[in-house]
This record gives sequence, C-alpha cells and structure tokens, in this order.
Amino acid sequence: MRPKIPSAGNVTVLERLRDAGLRPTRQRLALAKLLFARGHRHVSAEQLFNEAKAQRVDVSLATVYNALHDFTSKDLLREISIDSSSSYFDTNTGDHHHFYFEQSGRLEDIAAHQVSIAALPAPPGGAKISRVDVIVRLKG
Amino acid sequence: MRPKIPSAGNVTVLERLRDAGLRPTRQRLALAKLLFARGHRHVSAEQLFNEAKAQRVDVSLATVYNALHDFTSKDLLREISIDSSSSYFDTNTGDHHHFYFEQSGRLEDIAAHQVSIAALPAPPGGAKISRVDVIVRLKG
DNA sequence: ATTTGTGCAAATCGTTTGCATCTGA
DNA sequence: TCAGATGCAAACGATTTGCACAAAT
Repeated sequence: MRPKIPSAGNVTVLERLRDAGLRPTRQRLALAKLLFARGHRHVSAEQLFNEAKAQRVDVSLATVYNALHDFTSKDLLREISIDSSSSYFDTNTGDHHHFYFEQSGRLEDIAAHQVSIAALPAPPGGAKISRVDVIVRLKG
Repeated sequence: MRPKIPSAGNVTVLERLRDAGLRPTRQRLALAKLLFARGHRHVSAEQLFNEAKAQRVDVSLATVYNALHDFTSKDLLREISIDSSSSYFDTNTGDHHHFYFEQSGRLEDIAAHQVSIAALPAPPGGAKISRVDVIVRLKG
C-alpha cells in the first residue's frame, strides 16, 4: 500500500528544505518527512520527538525545537498557541482556521472559505493586520 | 475627580466576590480592586503581582495565581492564551474578540457586534461550541 | 575550510504544588 | 471552631541556551 520507490518522498522534502534556504541535514530531512509526508498535521515538539524516536531517527529534543522554529521562520510551518501549556505546529500554512477540542487538545482545520467574517473594525492606530485567527472551541 | 467615599469601590467588589461564592479575603479583595476598579483590563499574573507590590499590598505570587484561577472559575475573569509564553486574564467576560499587537504583546477588545461571522461549518461529531475566539493579529 | 547544525546538560521562565500557618464566617 | 486561604520554597514542564563536536557546502 506504499509507493514502491522509497526515495520519492525524500526528493520533494529535500527540495522543499533547499528552496527554503535550509540545509537538508539528516535530522531536518527526517523530521520534515514525518511532518510533510502525508496530509496536514498539528504537532507539538514532544509529539514529533516521540515519533522520531519510534522510527529510530536519532534526534535530540533541542534539535526538534530548532527544526520546528527554523521551518516556521521559513513558512513551512505555522505556530499555534491555543492552550498556554504548549505550542502546536501546523503544516498547513495557508489561510484557514481551527476547531479546538478542549478536552483532548486536538485541533482540526477549517478551510478559510468555510468561514466568512463579514465585518471587522479597522485596526487601531492604522496598524496592519498580520492575520486573523478564528478558533472554534468545542466542548465535547 | 474621585468619589468622596473611599469604600464605595470596595463594597461593590466585596459583593462581587461574595456573590461568586468566594470568601472576600484581604488579598482577593485587593486584587479584585486592582482588576475591576476601572474599565476592562488584560493582565498577566506577573503584572498583577507587580501592581500589588507597587501598592504595598502584601500578596505572594502563588496567591495571585490562585486568585486569578478562582476568579476565572467563577466567571469573573476569562483566561486568554495567545502567546504561548504567558496567559492573560481579561476582566471582560462577555462575548467579544481581540486585537493582538504582536510586537508589544498588548491586547485590545473588539466588541462582539463589531465582528460578524457569517458562516461556520457544523462542528465535527456533533460537538457543542463552547465559544468562538477571533484574534486579529497586528503587525505594527 | 568555513559555516551551519547537532547533542547534551544545565539554565530559564511561567506556573503549580505541598505543607505548615493563618483567618474569616 | 474549622473549612478555606495564604505564603513560602521546592517541584514542574515546556522551552532555550552554551558550548564542544560533527556534518554540509
């Protein structure tokens, strides 16, 4: 059920890192594969660290943090702070919003076109909007 | 420019605590006064702690955290996590949203009626919406 | 060769907790 | 009286940092 050419996924990820101006080191490549191999994901540093360990990818937690921040600064990821206890990194960097399951801490994307904000007051002091986040908090 | 009866503010705050089922102790009263005396505010635990110190109100940081959480659980405050580094507590517990000044970390309220969300997808799994937060992040 | 990452362990920061002591009803 | 609060210092968990070593260009 998996592609027969195991390096196919690598090539894309490798190019993505290069294009972003990030050296494709063994660790970054492995982490990027975990992050971008399949559809969009929301991961914490700890989660990614554990996934890496599970796949016997040798990375330190500090390197996971470094990679996540490097990726974020190059717009390969978006950082989300919903719960003050820890940050999530979202592989979907496009315009979209989130459902947040309060009890489990899980996040789910809401496509931008599914939410329409009909009115917004002008930012005070003529400030520019960097982005608008809509978080729909769910009880269940 | 101030009311002539200095205890007037106290009485209200005292009642507010009592009504919420919280013992109006010296510390809670002092903190509540700092929080609710004038219009709506967004404060961090550290900020409130410093204000208290500045006014020679003797409270420990742990008590500030306790009080903030007690107030939050009784709906006198709302907790906001925007920046993973620390939490803010908002004295406005009604339906409203926020401007967030990324550089300064300051928050400003947006009245609920100034934002209209025209469409929202149904929550997955029939979950109930606990609330919808709109955060408008500002560059400047 | 040089620059850029990486690993590790120690440091930091916000927040929470345990427990002995106080205080409000 | 006595349940509920407080203070303090120690414990915590997430994140960061400093520095010697390793790998990429």
